[in-house]
Amino acid sequence: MTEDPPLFALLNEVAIIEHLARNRLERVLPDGLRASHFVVLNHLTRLGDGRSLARIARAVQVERPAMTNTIQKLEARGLVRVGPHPRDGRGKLVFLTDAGRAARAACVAAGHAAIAPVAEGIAPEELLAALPLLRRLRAALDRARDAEEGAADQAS
Amino acid sequence: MTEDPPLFALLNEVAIIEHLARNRLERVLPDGLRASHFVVLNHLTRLGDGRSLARIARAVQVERPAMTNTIQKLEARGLVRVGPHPRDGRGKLVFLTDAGRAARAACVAAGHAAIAPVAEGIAPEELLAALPLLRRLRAALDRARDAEEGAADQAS
DNA sequence: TGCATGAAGTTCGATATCGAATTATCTAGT
DNA sequence: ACTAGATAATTCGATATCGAACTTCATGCA
Repeated sequence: MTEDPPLFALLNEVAIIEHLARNRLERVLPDGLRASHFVVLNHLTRLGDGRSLARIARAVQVERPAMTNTIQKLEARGLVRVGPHPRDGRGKLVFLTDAGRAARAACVAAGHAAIAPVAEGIAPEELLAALPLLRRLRAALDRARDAEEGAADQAS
Repeated sequence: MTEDPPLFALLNEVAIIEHLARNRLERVLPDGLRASHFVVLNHLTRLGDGRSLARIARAVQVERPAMTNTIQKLEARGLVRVGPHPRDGRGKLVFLTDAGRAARAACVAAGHAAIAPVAEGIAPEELLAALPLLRRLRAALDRARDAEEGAADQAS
């Protein structure tokens, strides 16, 4: 019954929406792919592949060990190819395979089919209208995190 | 470079905000409490205790085994007390202890102190303006889930 | 009354994530 | 050229979550 401050109320909705949407997405992803796998395929497709693990990890907001695991799973499925960094002996670069691009497209289609009907009664203009605020909030959280540790990478 | 549909773009921001906010919250919670623990304490404080595990689980969107685990951890810390259901021999009811209420208050204070400064440049009115849309989206996702399996509980 | 169906809570196995520590390599400063 | 500090990727241990299966108890119906 206590009234939450607006920021808490918004973050509460955000947390629930994220959970419901992720569960819904994962149930329709092909071949047991996880949302975290899809996020990486999507990132590489949209912003370009040939990136290092650490760079991808920063962009999609997971720790490096998680990205090591994710990339190994994607490589085992033949969705990405991993090669050495030409200039940095420590690094590895991740490239999409044709199968990876196809899988990403299949994920997008399946995800859209699963989630779009849910938002039937919500006009795209309303969603677009809410976007700038969310982007600002995300950017603010991002800056706050960077202020406490290393630098960031342009996400999405 | 591909333009996402508005719903996808919004869910993308939501996912990132949720992740950043949860990490940020967990780093300031007292005594190694997890966000999932705080969520339960918060739920019982706001909507009343004496609820069953299954009811809490539905409300906060986790599966029942996860709630069993969470409640056992909270009970071990002395933050909740678990008693038998008076009318249903299968059920258990969860009650907050004084320590649990105090811990919830401490979590709220710590969380607010950690997150509020981040949203410095964002007016509360803007957050309030975005809330109705998010609530509708959450409700739509909730209904879609319920349509596929059991019933729900009023969340938040 | 007796039985079938379903729900509550738990246990089990598998997986993902995190934080800390390790190894190899790069970069800067002397 | 050499050393000190930082960074890339990985390994390791711990924890949380999920889905499936199991046990116990309720409820509805014959």
